[in-house]
Amino acid sequence: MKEQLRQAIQIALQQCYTNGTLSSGEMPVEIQLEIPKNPEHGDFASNLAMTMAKVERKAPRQIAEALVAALQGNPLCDKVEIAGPGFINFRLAASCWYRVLDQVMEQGAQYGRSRIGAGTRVQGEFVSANPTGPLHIGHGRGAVVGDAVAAVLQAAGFEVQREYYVNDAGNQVKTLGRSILLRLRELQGQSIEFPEDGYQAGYVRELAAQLRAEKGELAGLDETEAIELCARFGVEKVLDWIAVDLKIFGIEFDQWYSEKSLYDRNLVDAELAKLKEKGLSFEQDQALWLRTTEYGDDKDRVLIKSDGSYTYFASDVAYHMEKFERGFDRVIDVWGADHHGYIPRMKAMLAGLGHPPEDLQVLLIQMVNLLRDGQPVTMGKRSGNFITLREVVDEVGRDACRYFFLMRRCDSQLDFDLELAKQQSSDNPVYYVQYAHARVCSINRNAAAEGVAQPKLDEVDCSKLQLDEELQLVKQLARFPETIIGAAVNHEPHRVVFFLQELAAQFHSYYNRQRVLVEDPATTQARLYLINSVRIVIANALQILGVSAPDKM
RNA sequence: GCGCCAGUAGCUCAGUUGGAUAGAGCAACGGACUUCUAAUCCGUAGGCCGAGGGUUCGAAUCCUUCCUGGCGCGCCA
Repeated sequence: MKEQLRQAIQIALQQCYTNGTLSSGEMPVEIQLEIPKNPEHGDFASNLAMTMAKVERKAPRQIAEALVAALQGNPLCDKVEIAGPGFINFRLAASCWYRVLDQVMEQGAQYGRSRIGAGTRVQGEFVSANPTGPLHIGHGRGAVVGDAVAAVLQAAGFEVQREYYVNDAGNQVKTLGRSILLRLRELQGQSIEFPEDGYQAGYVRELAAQLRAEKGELAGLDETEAIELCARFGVEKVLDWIAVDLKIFGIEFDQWYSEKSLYDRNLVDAELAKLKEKGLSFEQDQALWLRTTEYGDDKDRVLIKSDGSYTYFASDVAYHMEKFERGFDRVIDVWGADHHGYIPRMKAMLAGLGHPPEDLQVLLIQMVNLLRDGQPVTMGKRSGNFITLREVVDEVGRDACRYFFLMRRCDSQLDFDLELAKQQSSDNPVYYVQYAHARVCSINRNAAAEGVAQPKLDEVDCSKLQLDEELQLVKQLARFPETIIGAAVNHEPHRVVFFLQELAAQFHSYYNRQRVLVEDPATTQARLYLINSVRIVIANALQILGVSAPDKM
């Protein structure tokens, strides 16, 4: 709808230039159209006349008058007015608005999708938690946001790949192996001293027991071999847990990318060689450094330590170089906000290689403070006492949990009180939206029971929808496609949540005031047409968020 | 000390990328179920947009200086 109006304005501009009422001949880069807060200002408002004032060297109102004159008689517009310092307010004809319903019905599950991202390949990397323990609640937030950003991008036509980067090569993995081996020895009756920096949590004992059952007592292996075996076993099992937990949470990846495989294929050395070739790295104090200060970082960063081992940064560099070599136009990383200090060095690396730094966009997810009855729950894999994502999902429910994470912008912190989330479960916002969907389905069932047929596209008389609240609902439905686009390009899935909240509120209000199944068949048909459009849009939006749309509650 | 994020109603947060009179949800108070599901609706009340300065036709939004909270600043991951 917005786009149609934009085109009409463009034509009007052209007209003004040819008939001489406007002189500069310059087409504005962008015609801004906004939905005014005050409904008296029409359906759309544009500041075009004001932004053109400088180039045209005319008063805004004068420009506005010329444009309005050119728009006279356009069937799209019911009323075009000049207001304030030079705003142009457009009121669109109701008949135009009601065509939105036809679009929703025709496009069905496709309504809201667009092609603006067509041809752009995007990679989204998220979660990427170390495979040394189960996912906790903070991972959950990153997982849902990453998944929803990917979904919203796909809805806007981008080609998106979801990837989980498995850190299966570093020290943490070795520590896991050592921890499992110690617990195994413990099971075998040996007395052990468990180190401070080992993984203390109960699942390590579980892993040790499983290992014993599957692999035996590891007799005849020396320490290094045993740790290696334990580590590999542990990583494999933990990754299985993670994959299952994520699946239960509604998240699946296109690819699990192993850090170890970078080394196995010699990719790290190969990519580091390229950096050296370009003169971006240098040796100092027996270590290899990347000259990130050249591109805005405040320190140079070590790639290979003086003892010859690689830093995580080394494989991260290789990994990201390799991402672009795979042909992605844009890479999105979802990180915990505590890693924000890594952004400058990653961007510096890209800049050094001649990539615009904007090709890598890092989405920082602020911390989740997990509370129980207002008391903070201590987190940390090593300390042992932590609540897993799985426990939270089992306790709160998948839909509520996902919705909760998506309700706020990801760069503000989030208090997640388990007791509160459970208590609120009956008036949790997610149910509010789902209930709207279920209500439409319920009306459909009643209609069917009374033998009322569902409306057909060409047979509906939308002029039966005379109420203002009906028009408002249609306008909200019309905003769905642009909401998706905004959420996609800004990586802000919470916009979809707020859109849904608003739509559901309008629907519930309408439902309480008006009856859908009424005496007059034509009105009934028109209203069924309207509410089923609402149902479709709610379902489409929830689908993008990974939340179910129940027919019955 | 330096950097990143946040600061909007009692609480939790939106605010269409600089637009017209700052909005929702909880919580509070008052109403609505012989009517398609009351997991709902209607109404009332609630504000120095952290503070000061600047940019312009116009600022919650941009620049700047402070204040407060969180997180970072390793040849850790």
